[in-house]
Amino acid sequence: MPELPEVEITRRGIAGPLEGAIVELVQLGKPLRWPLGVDPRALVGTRLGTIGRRGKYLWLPLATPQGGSAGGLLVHLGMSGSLALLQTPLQSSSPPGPHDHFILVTNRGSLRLNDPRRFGAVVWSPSLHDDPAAKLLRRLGPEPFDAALTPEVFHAALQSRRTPIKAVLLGGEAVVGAGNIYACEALFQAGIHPALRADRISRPRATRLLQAVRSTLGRAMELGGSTLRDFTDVHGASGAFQAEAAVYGREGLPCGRCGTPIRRVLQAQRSTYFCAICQRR
DNA sequence: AGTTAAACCTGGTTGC
DNA sequence: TGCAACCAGGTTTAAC
Repeated sequence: MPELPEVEITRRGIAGPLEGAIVELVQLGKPLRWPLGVDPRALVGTRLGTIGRRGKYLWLPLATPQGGSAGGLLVHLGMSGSLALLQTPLQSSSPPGPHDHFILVTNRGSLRLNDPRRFGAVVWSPSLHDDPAAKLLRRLGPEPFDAALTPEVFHAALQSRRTPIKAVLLGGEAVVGAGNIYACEALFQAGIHPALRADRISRPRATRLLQAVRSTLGRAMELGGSTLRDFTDVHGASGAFQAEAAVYGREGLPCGRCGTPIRRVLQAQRSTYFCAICQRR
């Protein structure tokens, strides 16, 4: 999926068109990871508020016609999900595809979640601070661009973990947002070996890694994210970051910095790509 | 408690 | 060409 850059690009794509839109119909396809948790008919007539993001989750708040809270929808794109925004009238829009599993029809266009693997989810919650949303967001660490996430705070979070730094980045407790692609890329940029225990990372190297996470995620957003197979923005456009990746998906190809072939190893059942020369323990 | 495996799914690619 | 094996952006849950 979609890691943080792809989710943020999706948020930006739907925010303008859909904020203030009124829900006219909710259609469900095959089951996603978790049930919606509300009768879809109960959402008809509600109005979308300011669309937010927390980690790799989107939050679509809903208001009653009277302006009171109607809860909201917590959306996750899983491994293969993407949202499409169709601003054509419902009658003339293309019929839902076999992988369109959640469709939100509004007076300003339709939002479709296309997710072949169905690891994604759309869950109604009374608020972000109540279950089920609170439970799902509980373990998330700081946002990568939060000013409160200082190098000191980040280093302290690494100090309490003995697992490989790659796994810590994927875990999202020290900082959210980096998935398999961007964790590999950030570690390369910081010159850190992915198998290095997190608690063995010095303060200067932690500072460098935090900077690398931020610049990698930022650059990915500039390029429209990464499109390996499924991901596109809400208009169907592919991302371009994957062409700029230094290590991800480049097993056997020469490192752009030293020429040594990039290696692929498995860590916690996930492929890790790295340069054994440029990335040190 | 802290880490690691299994599970959830479909589909594209690779290799015999 | 057919078919099996393997691989894929994530995260929860169960099991050592």
